Amino acid sequence: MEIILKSRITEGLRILYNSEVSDDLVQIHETRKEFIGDFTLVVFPLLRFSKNTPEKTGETIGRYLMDTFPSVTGFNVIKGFLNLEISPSWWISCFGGMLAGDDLLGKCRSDDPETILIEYSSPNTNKPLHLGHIRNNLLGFSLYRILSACGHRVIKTNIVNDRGIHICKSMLAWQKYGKGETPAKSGIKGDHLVGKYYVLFEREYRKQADVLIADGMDPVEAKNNAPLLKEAREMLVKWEAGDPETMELWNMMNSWVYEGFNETYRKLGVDFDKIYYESDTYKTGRDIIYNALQEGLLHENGDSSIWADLTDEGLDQKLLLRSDGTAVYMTQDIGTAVLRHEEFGFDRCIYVVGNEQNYHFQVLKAILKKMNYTWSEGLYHFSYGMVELPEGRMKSREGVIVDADDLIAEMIETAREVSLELGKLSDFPGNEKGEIYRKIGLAALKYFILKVDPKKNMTFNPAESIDFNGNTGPFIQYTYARIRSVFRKAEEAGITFSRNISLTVGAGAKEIQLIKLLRRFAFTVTEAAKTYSPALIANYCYDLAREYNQFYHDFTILGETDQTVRDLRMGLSEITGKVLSTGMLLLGIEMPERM
RNA sequence: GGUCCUAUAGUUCAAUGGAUAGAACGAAGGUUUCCUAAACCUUAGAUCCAGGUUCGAUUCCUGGUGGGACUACCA
Repeated sequence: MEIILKSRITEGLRILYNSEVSDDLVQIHETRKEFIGDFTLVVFPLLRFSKNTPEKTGETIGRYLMDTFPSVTGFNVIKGFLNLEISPSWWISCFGGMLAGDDLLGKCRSDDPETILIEYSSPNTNKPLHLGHIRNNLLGFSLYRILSACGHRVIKTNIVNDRGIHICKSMLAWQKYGKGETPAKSGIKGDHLVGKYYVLFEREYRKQADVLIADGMDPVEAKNNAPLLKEAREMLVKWEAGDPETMELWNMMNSWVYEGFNETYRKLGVDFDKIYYESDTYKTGRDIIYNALQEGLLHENGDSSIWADLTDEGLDQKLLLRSDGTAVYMTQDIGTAVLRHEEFGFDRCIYVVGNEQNYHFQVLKAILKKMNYTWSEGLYHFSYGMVELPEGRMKSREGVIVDADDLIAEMIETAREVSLELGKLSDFPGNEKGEIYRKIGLAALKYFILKVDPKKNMTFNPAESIDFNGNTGPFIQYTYARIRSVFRKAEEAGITFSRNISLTVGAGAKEIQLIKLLRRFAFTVTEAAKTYSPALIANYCYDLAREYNQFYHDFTILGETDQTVRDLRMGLSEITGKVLSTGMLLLGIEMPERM
């Protein structure tokens, strides 16, 4: 409609003022609620063509549209805004399309589908996942759903950071203090068990350093000379050399961790098409760097370390291989990127990684460009904000952390408590109830995180549990459950409805309002894909649920005696339910039939 | 020092450069013989500061101030 109006207006301006007006000056948007009308034309930009006051210009254009365009049934001009009223029958017929089974996301399909690789999660194998990872996983997975909905081929990947000194720390601590403890024996989830030894290492290591400092050693030196750290370094050397015993330990403990991670991923409802391991890709990175060095794209320092000079890009020198030939983080990321491009030939590669690594990705892109990989243009760092506690950042080394598994369990438990308190689902068998609590608890968590603009830091206060009322996931689920309930009741009563809504049905303002909002869904999804923002969809779903709840409260649906009106209201309920569940699915949130 | 991000009710979040800045939580009050009250309705409450561009700025630009991150031969 906006497009038609726009072309009509452009045409009108040609006739009325003999002026060719460029497209972007004809600004049309939906009329704000507090004014009468459906669409609004901003007339200010057109004054230079009309050479008249905003009021007169609006009047003239409004009159022209009334006379030439039957769908426009009225207009008013307020302070330079021309509000156009569109005939209800246009809205009804627009809604009729949705009811007839038009693909809700049809308008989102890209004309130019791309292959998009998306990396998210990226855990270290020395400790369990925490709230920061939850935000990462949810954003990554939701972007996957959104971009897929827009017709792209999207590949979900994970890169596991399974090598480095931090892994050796937990291995060493387990070797020293573990007494053969395993997940099976202790009943502790694998990733938590390994995490326990990581924390233990840090504690013992700090004790040793403190002793050295007490003996009069310089603090920096003491931290470097603590026996435990030396042992960990030796272990890393053994690992790099492929020492069988070390490798065996490494494999065993990693397998525990992966089992633990998989459980968390499953609970969270995310998955991957392809998992890369840093222990594989760093070697590729090293080879690539040696090649690039030979081609003269990189340079060697006096101590035989290898560097990229990025001063042309306004960046610094960046180390790529240490003087002893071992790899750094960047080395591995270069390898991974090249491997991925060889394997998938992506158009875009989206890295879902926190904003603390903005510089890293700027450098990564610059280095790949310097190495003449033209596809590096398609790399995009989806930089999201940190999740902070009221006291500040989470610190895993100090145990100031919100554990992912604990939080998920807590949310489900809270869902159960709230439900019991409200006396819901009392006639349900236990296992079905459990499934609903799970959906609700996860929805609360996921929505809480996804409704926030990704690039902003957000605060999580463990003391105040996540809400279940107001602008929340359960609120939207509740709206959906209500709709389902209406249809169950309709079935019981033998009420069916016709999807051929009469164009002359007596639709009220609230019904039209809902139609307008429903119509905006596809636009919102497109916008969310363009701006990489699941938050837009979350907030849209909330608006729609609120609008529907008002409607539901003020009007009867099944009790309506005028059948054409009842058809319309049932139709609105059906589409609202579909849009809500489709929208929430794009966020990775499931909807319960009852709650 | 340099680079990047950010600043909106008491709190947590919204607002393609458009009209009277929206919600939620919290506070105060109200709605249930009727399709699920996890709902609905009232009331009180906010754009960090100073300039600039514009018919119009929460939004764009410049400069301050506050918060965060990065600037490792850690990952």
